[in-house]
Amino acid sequence: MNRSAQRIETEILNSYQLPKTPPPVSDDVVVGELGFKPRRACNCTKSQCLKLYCDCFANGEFCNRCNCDNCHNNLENEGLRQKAIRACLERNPNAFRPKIGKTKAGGPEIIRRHNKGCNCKRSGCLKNYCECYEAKIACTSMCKCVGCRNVEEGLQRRHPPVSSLYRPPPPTDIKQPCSFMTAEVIEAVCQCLIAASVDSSERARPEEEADPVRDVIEEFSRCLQDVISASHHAAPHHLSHEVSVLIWNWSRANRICA
DNA sequence: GAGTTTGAAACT
DNA sequence: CAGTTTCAAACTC
Repeated sequence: MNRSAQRIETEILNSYQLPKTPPPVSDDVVVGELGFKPRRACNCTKSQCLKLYCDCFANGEFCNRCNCDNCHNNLENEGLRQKAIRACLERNPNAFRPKIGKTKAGGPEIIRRHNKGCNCKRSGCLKNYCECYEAKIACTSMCKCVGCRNVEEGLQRRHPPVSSLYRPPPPTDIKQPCSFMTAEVIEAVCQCLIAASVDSSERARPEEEADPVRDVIEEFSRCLQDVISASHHAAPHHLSHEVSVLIWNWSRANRICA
C-alpha cells in the first residue's frame, strides 16, 4: 500500500472511533457490524427497503436484523439496490446528504439546522413527526410549516421526550455515514491530487506534452479505490452505500468530462 | 397490539 | 411545479 492509501485508511479508521460513553441500547435498536453505531431496525413492508421511506436505505446502510418484509437492501440484491440509488439521485442529487447541516449564522458558534426545512401542517412542529423537532433543532425560514411552535425559546424549555426508546444522539456524538469522508480524508485526497499535478509537469518527457488533467483524474481514481478498500476494512457494511453514491457521482463526472 | 395520524417521499 | 397517493414512523387508545 502506498503512503496516500495508508493515510486515507488511517484517517478513515480514526473517523470510526467509538464514542466515549456508549449509548444505551433498547430492544428495537440494532447494533452495527462492528458493535457500534447503533440504529433503529426498520419495519418496511412495501418499499423493499429501496426507497427513502426506509431509514436504513436513506442513511446509506444495508438492512441488518431489521423487521422488514421482502427486503432488497442487501448484498444479494446489489444490482437492484444500485438502480434504486441511481433513481433517488436522479430525483434529488442531495438525497443521501445529511438532512441536518451545520451553519455559522453570522457569529462564531456553529448552529445545526435542517437543510431543506419541514412542511408540517398539524403537529405544530412539536412532535417527532417533524424532522426539525426530531433532530432537536428549531424551525427556520427554510421551513414551510403552518402553526409552528418549534422556536428557539420553546426548544430550551422543552421537556425531555416521554418515549423511553433510545434516540441516537446528535451527529457530534456518533458518526453518520457521510461523516466517513472527514476533512482529513478529503485533505489527504486533495494533497494526492496536487502532488499528481506537480509530478505530471515534472515527469513529462520533452517529446510529449504534459497532461496534468488526465494524471489528476487517474490519481483521483486511485484515491477513490483506496477509500473504498479502506472503508471496507474499517466497516464492511456501513460504507458500501455511501461508496456507491461516490462512485455514481464519480462516473457521472467522468461522463461530463468526456 | 391495533388503529389513527402525520409528513416525507414518490408519483401523476 | 402543484396536487395526490404511498409509505413507514410516531402516536393514541
